[in-house]
Amino acid sequence: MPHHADFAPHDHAACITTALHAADAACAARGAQLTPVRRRTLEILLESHAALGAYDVLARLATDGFGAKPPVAYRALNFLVDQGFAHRIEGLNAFVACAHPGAEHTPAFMICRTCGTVAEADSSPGVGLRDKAAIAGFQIEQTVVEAQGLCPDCQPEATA
Amino acid sequence: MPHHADFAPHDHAACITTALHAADAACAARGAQLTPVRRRTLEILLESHAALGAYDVLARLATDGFGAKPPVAYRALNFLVDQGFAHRIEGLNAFVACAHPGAEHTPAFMICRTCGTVAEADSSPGVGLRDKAAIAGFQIEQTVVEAQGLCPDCQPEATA
DNA sequence: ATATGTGATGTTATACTATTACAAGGCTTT
DNA sequence: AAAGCCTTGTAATAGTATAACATCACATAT
Repeated sequence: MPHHADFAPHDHAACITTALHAADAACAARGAQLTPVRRRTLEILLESHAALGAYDVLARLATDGFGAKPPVAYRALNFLVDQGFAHRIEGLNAFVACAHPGAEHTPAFMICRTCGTVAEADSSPGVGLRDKAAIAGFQIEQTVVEAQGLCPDCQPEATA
Repeated sequence: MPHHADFAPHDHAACITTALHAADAACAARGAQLTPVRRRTLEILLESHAALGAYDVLARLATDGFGAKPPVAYRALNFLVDQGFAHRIEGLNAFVACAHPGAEHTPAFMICRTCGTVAEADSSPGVGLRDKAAIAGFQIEQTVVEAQGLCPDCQPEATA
């Protein structure tokens, strides 16, 4: 059984189709176009709970008959990020499918340094930071929160 | 008057010499070597409150007579990060001098998207994330917290 | 039905970021 | 003097990302 965004086993096929339908619906509602490249790119991300680099995605797209040059992947990925169907993981220069599509959220990520699995948590913005920003007069527009560490599966192996 | 890590004016020359002395002391205490390239690299970072890319740093080092190939800059920068004298800003692929050298801390950054100035705040780890990690059994080793937005100086200009 | 505008796709070329591998020098320890 | 360690330097290459331009499909207006 594959593993879930919260490091728990789950029905992965169902989780993929659910996410794709959510994306279809959201695009229809917004007048955005979930074209074949874009839809396939989202599928590719959904098939893995690890973050994928743009060039990994590109290789798979090329196999499927889509364009094989970097902008093809970057454009599709940026579209998905803009629409909230995927997130960019800064610490890895990579992308993951969003685990809570549709919902307005400020995600936080837990990234396993061994297996590369990425889990998404809704993050209430750090208390310290919000206060400091207010004091400094800094206007926050977006925050990136990424934790690196060991997922439950990899902790035993790491101690060995 | 230049601006401070907290977006307030300050005596920048003093702030540089203080940081350099702190680094000297810390290295002496640990048996680490703050060699000329490394020291100059720290100075370069300290001269700017904006994050600098490795190649920006490299260009200045080359001007000063040091090596001009990428590893020269990356090695010095990684040394400074390892020693806690600088931080890497993931969202910019860039580096800033640490504003609280010596102190053990988990930094959070406020990054102005207009002027590039980076301010460092001590971040108590996000409440949401710490809880989620505990529930998921994820063992956090390191966290990255970076807020993008507008600093006080740039807010008026942005509305114009 | 034709012309025009818009958005998506694809390619070329290039820019930017980062690392591996190897050579050489300084310093300390034996 | 020899061996070991750390630091610097260079060469070569790998990995990530974007700008600029051509084309096509589709919708709308004339």
